Amino acid sequence: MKESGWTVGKVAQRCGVNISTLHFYEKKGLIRSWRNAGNQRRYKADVLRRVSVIKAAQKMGISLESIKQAFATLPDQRTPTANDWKKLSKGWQGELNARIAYLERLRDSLTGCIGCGCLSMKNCPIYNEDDKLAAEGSGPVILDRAKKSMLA
Amino acid sequence: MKESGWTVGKVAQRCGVNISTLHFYEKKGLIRSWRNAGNQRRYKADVLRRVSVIKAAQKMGISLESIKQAFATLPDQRTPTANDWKKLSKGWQGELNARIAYLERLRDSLTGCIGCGCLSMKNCPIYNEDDKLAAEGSGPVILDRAKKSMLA
DNA sequence: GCTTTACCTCAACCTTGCTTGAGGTATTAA
DNA sequence: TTAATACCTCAAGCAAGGTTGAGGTAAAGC
Repeated sequence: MKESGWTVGKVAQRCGVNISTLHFYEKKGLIRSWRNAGNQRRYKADVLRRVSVIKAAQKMGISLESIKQAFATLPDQRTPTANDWKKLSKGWQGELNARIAYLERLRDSLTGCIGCGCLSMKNCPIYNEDDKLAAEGSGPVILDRAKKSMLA
Repeated sequence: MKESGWTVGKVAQRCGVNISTLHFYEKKGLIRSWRNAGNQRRYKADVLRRVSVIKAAQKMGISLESIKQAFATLPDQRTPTANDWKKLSKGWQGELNARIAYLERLRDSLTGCIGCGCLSMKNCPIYNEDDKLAAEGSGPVILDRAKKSMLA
C-alpha cells in the first residue's frame, strides 16, 4: 500500500545527492525523518528545501555545523514558511557580502603584494587580511563559526 | 660558526606557521631545503615568499596541489624574480575574479531562491550555478583543478 | 663542559564531509 | 510467489591539510 512521506531514494534523486549523504545529514542533526512499519525512513516534503539550502550554503563556504545552528532558528513545531527561510538567507547574505569584500581586497592587492615581497611582513595588507575581517564583526552572531572557518 | 641559510625555526617564526607545516610543505614538494652538516634544514630566502604565496593562495581557496602546479611554472635554476611572481599572481587573479563573480550571483539570487522553494528544481539559478561557472572556462589551464575543487 | 633549546624522523591522530562495503531486511513488479 | 530493487546498520576508509608525540641528535649560551 502507498504510504505517506518521501522515501530516502526519492529525496536523494530529487536533490541530486547520495542516499548516504542523507543518512549522514540526519546523523548530524540537519534533517529529520520518521520510520515506517518496516524501519525505513520517510520524510516530510520540507526536507527537499532543507537539503537544497544545505547545498546552497555549502557553496558559500558555510560549514555543516553552522548550517545546523542556523537551522536551529527555524520553527520547531511547524513547517518553516517561505518567510522563515527568507530570514535565514538574509543572515547569510551578510556573510556572503563579507566574503566577497574580502576576496575583492585580496584580488586588488594580489599582484602588487606577491610581486613586491612584502607578503612575509607583518604589515602586508594581504598577509593580515584575517584580522581586519575578523575585526569587522559583520553578520549575525550565529554565523561566527562559519566566519572563522572561512578565514582559516 | 654561523652558517648560511634560514633555519626552519626562523622561517616558521617569520612566516607565522608551525615548523611541522614547513616539513609538510616540503614533503608535498611546495618548498625545498638543503641540509647542513648536522642534517638540519636550511632554506634560501625565497622560501619566505613561497610560504607567503601559499598562504595567500589558500585564502583564495586554491588547493596545495594547484599551488604546487603553479609553482612548477617558476624558473627552476634561478631564484624567481618579482616578475616571475607577478605572472603567477596574474593567473590567480582570473581565478579570483571568477570566484567573486560566482559568489555575487549566489548572493543576488539567494533570498529569492531559498524563499521560493525552487532550489530543489533542476532549473534553479543557485542550484545549477556549478555548471555555468565550470562552462565559463576563464583562467589558465593550470588552474583547472583549483576551479573544480572550488566548486565541489 | 654542561645545559637548554632547536632540530630530526616516523607514525599516529585530528576535522570535515562524505563514500564504500558487508551482511541482512522490506517493498515492489511481474 | 518470487525475483529484483530498495532499504537498514555499523564500521571502515578517503582526501585535504595539517598537528602531536615519542625517541633521539645538534647547536648555542653560559
